[in-house]
Amino acid sequence: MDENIIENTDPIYELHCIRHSTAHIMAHAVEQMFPDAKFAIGPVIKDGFYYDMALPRNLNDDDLVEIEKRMKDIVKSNNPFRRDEWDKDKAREWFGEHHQDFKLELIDGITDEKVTIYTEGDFTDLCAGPHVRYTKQCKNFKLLKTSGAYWRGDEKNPMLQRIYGTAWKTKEELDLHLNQLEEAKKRDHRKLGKELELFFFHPYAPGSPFWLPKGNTIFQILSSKIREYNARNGYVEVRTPQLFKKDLWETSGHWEHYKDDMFNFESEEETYSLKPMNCPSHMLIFKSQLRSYRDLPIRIHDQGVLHRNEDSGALGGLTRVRMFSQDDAHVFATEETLKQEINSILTMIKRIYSVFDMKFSVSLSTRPENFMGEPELWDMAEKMLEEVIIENELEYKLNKGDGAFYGPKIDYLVTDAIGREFQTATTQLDFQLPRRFDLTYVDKDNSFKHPIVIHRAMYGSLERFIGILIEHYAGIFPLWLAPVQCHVINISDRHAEYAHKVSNLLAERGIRAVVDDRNETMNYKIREAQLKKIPYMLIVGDKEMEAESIGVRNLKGGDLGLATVSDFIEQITAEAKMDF
RNA sequence: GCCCUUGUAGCUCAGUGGUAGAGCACAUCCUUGGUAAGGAUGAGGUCACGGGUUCAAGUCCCGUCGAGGGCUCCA
Repeated sequence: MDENIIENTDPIYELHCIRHSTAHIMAHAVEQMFPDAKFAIGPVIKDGFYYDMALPRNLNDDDLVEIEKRMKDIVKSNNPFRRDEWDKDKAREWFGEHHQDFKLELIDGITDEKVTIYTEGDFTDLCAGPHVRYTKQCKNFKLLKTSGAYWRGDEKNPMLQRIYGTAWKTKEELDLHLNQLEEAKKRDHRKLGKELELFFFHPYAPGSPFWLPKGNTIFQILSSKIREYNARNGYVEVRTPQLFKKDLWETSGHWEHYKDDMFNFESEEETYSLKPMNCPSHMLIFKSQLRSYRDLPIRIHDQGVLHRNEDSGALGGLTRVRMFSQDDAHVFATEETLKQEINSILTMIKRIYSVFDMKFSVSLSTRPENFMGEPELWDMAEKMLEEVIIENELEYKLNKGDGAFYGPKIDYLVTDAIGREFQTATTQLDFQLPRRFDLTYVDKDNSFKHPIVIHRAMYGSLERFIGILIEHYAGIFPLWLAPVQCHVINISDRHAEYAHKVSNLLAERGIRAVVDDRNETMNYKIREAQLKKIPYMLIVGDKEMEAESIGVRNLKGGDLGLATVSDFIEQITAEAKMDF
């Protein structure tokens, strides 16, 4: 029996086995509770595992407790995992008898003659393996949550129930992981957004953030920094309409692909839509003049407000909203300048993410099923993007079939505190829209040619980017981005006037300072400034008033001692300087 | 949109069918302070909304809306 078990002591492999085996143990426990359970798939994922299954009723949190209890009993009984190879016919017969419909489908999808079967105690499952030797090796686990999941990920299929769990080799690793999850919750941008008074949502406008003064300050700083950076790199900025007739979206192809995801309404017997993106506007801008090859590349930047009618269930904090702005731009290039432009965009993206000290990963998405245009063009575009990535020595993941309907794209993904990946920047090639809009420029030989369009964004959605930044910095923003840079704290009433004088001097030099002259103790005001993550606290009392100075306290560094106001202004101005 | 969870004061939360609570925040007064919470008093709630069950509903049931976790989607 035991000789069928594969031995391997590679730690990554071992952890994989532990997680996968724990998924089996979980299914085993579920089967004890629901003998009619039909099991689908139970793979290993980052930090753990899940198992999808059809059950006679929906699970609740109490069920998870019960399942966990039963799992512990199974672990304790220390059953061995036995590996068998069955002929497919035997497997079909067995799983058929046990009414495991999903397993039967899976067996049909397996090309080998034989299938592998793992048995632990009285629970038998179709499984490629491998597994641990005994259930006791799976004692460090925790079930985390239940959710719905479509069979084979297709929303037309019935919805199954999924249980997620985490599993580790040692109790220490498990506790560390659970602790990290707790820590990550503390830096959740929704929690910090409320605590730091950055933004909020109201039920009257689901998915659309209200930017409070402090959050708006961050928004405006990011917006102006990217605006300046774009300008230095040859971009011009425009403002474009919010509402368009349906005809525009039909021309662009968005109506066909996305009409259900747009906000549409009737007015004077015409259908209008709130713009879900800027590109069609920019096509019209290009078309508004006769263009020469000498004008290209033309780089148009636009931070307009966009609306997308996202599914209610998809909304979440700032990372998935219905109203947002992008640092959007479209570059109209010739074939000769195209590669240079993509390269320059990549350089800009690298610069920006280095400023935020954020790592990004790159994915290349290729032709989807519902693509428009000629396959040859797609091939050429995909090759060019790949070349640029390789020339920039970036690792990338190939996402076959994940491109936009008009062209292939490079997406840039950053990882948040909990390890969830979010798309931010993007570079998308487009040979289609210029044709659909019949955009042309006059080339050297006096012929009309279609430009090639690059859609690109660096932050992506400002909303999402700020959400990610909040978590990245745990609310402690770098000085240049901190919505309030200084709290001027007077010790008693007689120092209030001087506190305002200091604050005014700072404000004159563009430093974002606020006087906290409430009738509270200095300690109280310091505590509150610390909790609000204000970078500098400037204490003013008798001592400071006499010397025309301030007592400087740093959020992270504590009491820094006395400084003259002018010295401090000089120092903080230098410290708060940032340009991409 | 689908599955699950959830909605009590501005915030964080307690309240398991029988007269709505705490801490913080807020207001007034006292206090005038030296690097993370000074004190007293007070105001503040149609328990998200709409139905239903019950002698009686914040509490149980149904629906709507919002939020959270997933699934699907993400131009």
